[in-house]
Amino acid sequence: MSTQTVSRVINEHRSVAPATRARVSEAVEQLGYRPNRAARALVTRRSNTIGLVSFSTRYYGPGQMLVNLEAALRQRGIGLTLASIDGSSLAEMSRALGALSASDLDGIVVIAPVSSLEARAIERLCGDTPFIMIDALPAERVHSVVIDQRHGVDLATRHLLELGHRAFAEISGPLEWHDARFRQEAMTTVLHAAGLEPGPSVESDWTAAGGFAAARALLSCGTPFTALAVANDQMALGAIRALRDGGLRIPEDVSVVGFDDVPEAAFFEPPLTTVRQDFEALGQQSVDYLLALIARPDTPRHQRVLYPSLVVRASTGAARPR
Amino acid sequence: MSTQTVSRVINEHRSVAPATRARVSEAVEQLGYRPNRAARALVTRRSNTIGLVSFSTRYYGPGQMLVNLEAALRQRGIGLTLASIDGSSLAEMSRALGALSASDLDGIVVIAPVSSLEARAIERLCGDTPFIMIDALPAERVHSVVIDQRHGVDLATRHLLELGHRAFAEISGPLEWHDARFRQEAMTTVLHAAGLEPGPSVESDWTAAGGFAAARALLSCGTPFTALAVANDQMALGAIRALRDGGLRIPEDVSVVGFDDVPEAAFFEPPLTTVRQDFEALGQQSVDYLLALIARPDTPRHQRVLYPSLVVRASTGAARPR
DNA sequence: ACCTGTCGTGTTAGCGTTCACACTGGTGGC
DNA sequence: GCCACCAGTGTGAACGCTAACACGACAGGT
Repeated sequence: MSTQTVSRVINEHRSVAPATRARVSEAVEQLGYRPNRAARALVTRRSNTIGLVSFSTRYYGPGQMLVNLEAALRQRGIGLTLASIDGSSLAEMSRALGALSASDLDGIVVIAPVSSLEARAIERLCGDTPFIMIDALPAERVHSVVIDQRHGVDLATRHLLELGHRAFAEISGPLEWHDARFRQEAMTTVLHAAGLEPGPSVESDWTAAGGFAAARALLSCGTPFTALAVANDQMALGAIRALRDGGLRIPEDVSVVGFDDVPEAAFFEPPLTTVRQDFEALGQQSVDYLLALIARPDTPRHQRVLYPSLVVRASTGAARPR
Repeated sequence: MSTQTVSRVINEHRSVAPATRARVSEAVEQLGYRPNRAARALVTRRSNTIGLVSFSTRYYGPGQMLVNLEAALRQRGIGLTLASIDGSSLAEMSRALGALSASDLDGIVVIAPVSSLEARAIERLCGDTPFIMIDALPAERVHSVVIDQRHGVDLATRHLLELGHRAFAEISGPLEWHDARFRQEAMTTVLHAAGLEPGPSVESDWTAAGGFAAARALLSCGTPFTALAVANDQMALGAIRALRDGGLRIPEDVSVVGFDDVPEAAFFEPPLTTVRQDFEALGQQSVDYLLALIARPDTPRHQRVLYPSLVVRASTGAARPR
């Protein structure tokens, strides 16, 4: 019984006599034998593992991307090694990709919500390891899977317009994130199309505390508004708190719409109207794409786009007639 | 210039002439040479990577553990490969550990908040790879790092007692999780010590929706209460919503205390009094412990215990005199 | 009876790295 | 002037596995 026979049994090669297969399996079982992955990777040049460079997993969106990507990979028996990065600097990205690309991965996924990370540079860092980006700029011509932020903002803004709102305000995420920038730009576009000016906008930091501060800033700047679009649900929570502290009722005085649909959004006070992103589908699509790319590295670059949907709850209502 | 010399330069071995070192470094730079990790792991039997078996990363606690563990590892230049599991079954755990233990990791961290996962079985599955458990049962005699749930509940319950509350109710997490069970048992203990009976208790599922349903169940069961302890912040959010829908004011009619201190808790309506767990410290301590264990595998088994603290906000107040 | 094909198994080599050792030339002590 | 020592470098082997080929046995077609 040579090692080769054992190898064949383990890899489910066809030409092995059933009797031999059984004997080997039993021995494997009994000895608790585990194939050495490093040795296998060394010779096959395949590790059955992909790498993920992730950013700000503390936030809801990136965190969900991580979790759902892992789930999708697990379904297919593929391992995941993680390298998260701290700031948005290219140096950090370079460090993370360095750590990953040294470890013979079959592919790499980069979660890149920040515009300072140029796709071109990342591509170079990945060498010839197949890689895709999640949440990249649509303009970047790389393999990527994204959720169409504009469409989400379209839905939300139209919803507010239909309710009769004409005076808008906005709390955006850090504009260094293109998610944040898109949400902002998209709203401006829709409002212009409706013949309206976008109202005051304050940049914040995705957190409830940030949203609270931003809403206070909006109140104190004096420009009145009846509709407030907030770039994520946590900030919306903080904003609602600040508006109410300022004596405003939601939605009677101000309608608020969030973004993400965190599981708690339905239980906010009032329940939050928000834009739902399907992170599970994002994870699935990303793995699909990456595996296809690994199988055929010459796949032409394209972008898979997913569309968010609007969830209407109680934080938005008809604009008061003036 | 043999491969051995290159190897020495890369591993910063001492006996290499400065001139040679420079030449090699330059060549490495210019050729974009990357050492093959599999080959290195094969011969050194060290991968500089640890494995994490994680559970329910969708929830706040486990998710934070993952993120903070990764951060602590990153500081030390250690890689992380992830294998999360779906249910709480030992079969799933076995699959995950199988996937990990095949990949020559230096150590394994198991996040194990569920009692059906016996430490003994897990230990067997890890073979001789050093491993620690996070959030294990204190009774289990394994290498582990935990947060003392009882202490947190102690703080919260005492706080409510000091405010004059005598009629308690509770919404627990799934009792299969020992976190949930501890929080429940600890409260009972404290209340008994104060000469009180624990009031009605409803088991829920960690989500805001679950907390909402549980609070409705509490209201409809008819037993009055003025203090409600909820086993995490999300459920507390749902519960508050249900209590208010039932015409109760927080904290005038019912004081509510949560657990976790999610970043949003300060912006709930009303801001939530809750028990803060320091997940960052947990991550650091876990890595510390695991590295110590890898360095000296004969370290006697023990448990590192971290203590939570109470954050008092506006959801708790003095009990109304009857 | 021969060739041809297929199945089941063993043999050999090599993946890219490091370890243990061998070698060289110089430096210092006596 | 000899030996011991050390820094700096090279040489072979080995880590555990799989790809490629080789081999024997036995089947079916001619």
